[in-house]
Amino acid sequence: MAGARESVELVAKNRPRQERAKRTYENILRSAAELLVEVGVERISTNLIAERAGITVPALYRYFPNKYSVLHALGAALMDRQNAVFADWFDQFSSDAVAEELLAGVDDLLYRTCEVSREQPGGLEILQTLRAVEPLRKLRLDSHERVAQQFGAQVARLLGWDLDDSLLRAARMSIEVGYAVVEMAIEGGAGSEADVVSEGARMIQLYWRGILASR
Amino acid sequence: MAGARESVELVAKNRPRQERAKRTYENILRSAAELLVEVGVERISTNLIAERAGITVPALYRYFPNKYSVLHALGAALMDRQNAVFADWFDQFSSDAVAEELLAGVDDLLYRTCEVSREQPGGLEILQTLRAVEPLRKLRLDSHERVAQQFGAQVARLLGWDLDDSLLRAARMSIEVGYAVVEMAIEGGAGSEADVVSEGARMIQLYWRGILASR
DNA sequence: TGTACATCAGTGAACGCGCGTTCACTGATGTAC
DNA sequence: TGTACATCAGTGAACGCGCGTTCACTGATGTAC
Repeated sequence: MAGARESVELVAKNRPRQERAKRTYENILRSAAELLVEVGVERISTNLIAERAGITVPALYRYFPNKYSVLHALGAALMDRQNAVFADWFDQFSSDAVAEELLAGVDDLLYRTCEVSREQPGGLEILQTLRAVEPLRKLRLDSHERVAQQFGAQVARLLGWDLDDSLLRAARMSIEVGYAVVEMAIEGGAGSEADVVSEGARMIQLYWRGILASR
Repeated sequence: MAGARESVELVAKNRPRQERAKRTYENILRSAAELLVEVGVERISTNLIAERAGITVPALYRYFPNKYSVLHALGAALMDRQNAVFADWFDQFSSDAVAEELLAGVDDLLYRTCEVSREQPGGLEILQTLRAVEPLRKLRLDSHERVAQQFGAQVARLLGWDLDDSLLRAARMSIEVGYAVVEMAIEGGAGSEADVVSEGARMIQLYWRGILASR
């Protein structure tokens, strides 16, 4: 029952204005990401983050009202970067592209998304924190929802389809499975990154071929 | 870097022997599951669990060396229940079943797995905790690995295929995506449970039809 | 170009609280006789 | 069937520590003149 928690303030407080402050702000985020890897969500604390960032705790509180807000900022930045990869990828197709061209590019899309998530220190840990920590769930779900709707609309326009419920469901499922495959690939438990990405891409391709065949 | 953490003892200590003790033990697990929902991984503590279970903290320490061990027991029980659903599902097919029969049952499999995970209080939170908390990751990955290998072997036997790398990869991907779809369905952010399950099942079916076509 | 000063950034010290963990202990259970 | 007693189960009290958060403050920055 999510409602049993009191709601948590997630937005940052003061924005950093001076140069020094911007460095401090970035320092806080970088330290938090490192600590997410080293000690985990269950042990990360404002005290640890401030110490790692080389500032005192009240300095952290100047920018963030609590530790969830730090994690939220970290998650939002990663979601933005992932979504930018998706937008760039889609934009490469010309307006007369056919479905098979897009399908051939799925592998590339998943790979690039892996890359951008791996480049962010603690990328995997951030993604899993967004799943596991209640006040942050909304961030990931809303982000995926937005990308899925945009994706559905783009497919409809490109291929001249109706933007109906079944297309929206397919778009949402593809986005969600795509990002799940990316996490799986980075986590590494199910085989090498390249293997997981190519097998995941194949699954998504076959899914859309099935949809194409039934139209 | 996971290696930066000291390793954590996860196995239970004393097994409960008397009747009263068994009740206490189950009480601890139930309380932990409830608290995982109410306060989350980042705030759950042995103090809270003991209080909720109506015992003092040292009584908890009689059975579990630390809070990770409680979460581990919770996770192991859920993995076992999920895997039992899978085994039961597969066993229903006679030894002369054809691929299409299995594919037609995927929807049912995912739905039953959802059910068993939803029945467990805090089921979703347990699954996401297994992803996000480093010392527990191995439990989930090993469990999925075992199911995938068993699944690959069963498919090979049933359909008379070679149990080669490509079959093993396909089996692993199916298991991993299957469980990811189940989490997605229970989480509810991507549509109704029935929608997500049926769309996820369709994806897995189309994936295997693709594999069948290429053999 | 120099500097006064308003605003921004960060500090030091303190608070009460809940955390994990351990100890020597009392009380409950169940079984051997 | 009754009970002595070994073993199992749970308690009460205590510990030092790190947690989140706030306060009144000093110091740094940058710009208006």
